[in-house]
Amino acid sequence: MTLRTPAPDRRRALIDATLSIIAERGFAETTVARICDAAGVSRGLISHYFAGKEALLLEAYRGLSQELAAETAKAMGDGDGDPMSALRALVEVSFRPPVFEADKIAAWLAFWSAARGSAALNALNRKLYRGYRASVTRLMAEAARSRGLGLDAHRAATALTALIDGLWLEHALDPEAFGADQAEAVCLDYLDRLFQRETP
Amino acid sequence: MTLRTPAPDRRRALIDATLSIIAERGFAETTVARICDAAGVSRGLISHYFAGKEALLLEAYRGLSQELAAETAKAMGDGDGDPMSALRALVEVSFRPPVFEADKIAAWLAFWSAARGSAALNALNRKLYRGYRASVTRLMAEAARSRGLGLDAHRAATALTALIDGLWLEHALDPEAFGADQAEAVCLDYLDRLFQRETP
DNA sequence: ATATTTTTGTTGAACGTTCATTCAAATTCC
DNA sequence: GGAATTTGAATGAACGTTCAACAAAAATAT
Repeated sequence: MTLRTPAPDRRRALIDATLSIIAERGFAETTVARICDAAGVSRGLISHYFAGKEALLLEAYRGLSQELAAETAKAMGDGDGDPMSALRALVEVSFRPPVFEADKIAAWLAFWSAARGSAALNALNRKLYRGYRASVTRLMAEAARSRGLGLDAHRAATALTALIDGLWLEHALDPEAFGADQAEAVCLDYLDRLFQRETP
Repeated sequence: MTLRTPAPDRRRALIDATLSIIAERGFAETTVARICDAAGVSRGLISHYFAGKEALLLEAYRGLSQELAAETAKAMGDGDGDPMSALRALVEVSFRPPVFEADKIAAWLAFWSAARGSAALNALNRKLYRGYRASVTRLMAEAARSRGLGLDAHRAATALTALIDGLWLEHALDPEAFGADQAEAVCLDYLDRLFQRETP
């Protein structure tokens, strides 16, 4: 019956602080000192919980992508089982909180760029995207079949994922260019065009 | 009639070397020492031609975007004046050399990420993208009008530019996921869907 | 033409700063 | 008491910038 103040989870605090700093100041200014200050922890502690700074960054990326995966799975499971509804849910999750928040999109952008320099980040990123694209491809194929449409599902999945990432990217670089609602409308419009009757 | 060996253009050499290093090693590993070595020049010279490292990076980004603008303008001018042809030409330029080369796409990705941390890069980036999107919007509106189609030109332009950037991004992170030809096909397919008869 | 000064271009070592990592010591918890 | 956790100062490497000195070229003078 141990009733004590729970031990502070320094590991989680360091990961959260890392994501905050990356979002606020970018990768270049994400230093060990700043992370530890934000986590309320001494500088040396980072080496006690992680092999080094790069290992912490990798864990942070893993955490960010796991949250996206969880939110996506939840939204797609809430639907009525129709693959077209699942695709719409995917788009809506992508442009609404808690996934679509300025800090998180900024972190994604930072990780994308860093993934080109770190073999570990790159490998993780490829694995995540291939899984993501494969499940979107499956939904596209099912949605087309249930409507009796011919459709290049792989091409359509490539388009939708690129469209989402491109809108994230451009919104991160200039939030005043268009809003989250417009980005969502762009994607839903694309889905509508995909699943219209093709030859009337 | 001065016939002399032309003075080596150190300025241009430094800019070119900067783009090379950024493409090869990413922003984080783009150091003054590496740039100067690649340019075959001493470390001190950078301060003689530029206010500092950041000014050189800004010039490099300007150079990269000017090349893209020039290639785009050329390809779109080669057409028959039909706005739909111009849009197709824009897509083709975007996914073929000399614009679509591994090094250059990698540099774009690095600059996108860096633009969030540098006010000067960010301002330049916004200016470029707004001009780019505005001209695509104009083409979309003209193409729709000449076909008697109703079309949200602004939305369609947002979609096409995001689609191109998203495909660039995902190709940079995993070149094996899809090829340049498939990326081009994705965009052309989108244009076809936009300009099909809407209500038969 | 040749010599001398002035300007321009270039070097590389030195400097001060910032960074990630390390580790012996201090603290907290069971 | 002993094991796990946390500290913070020390360390050395890497970075961008600076600047006195050197070299080459151009301009001017002889």
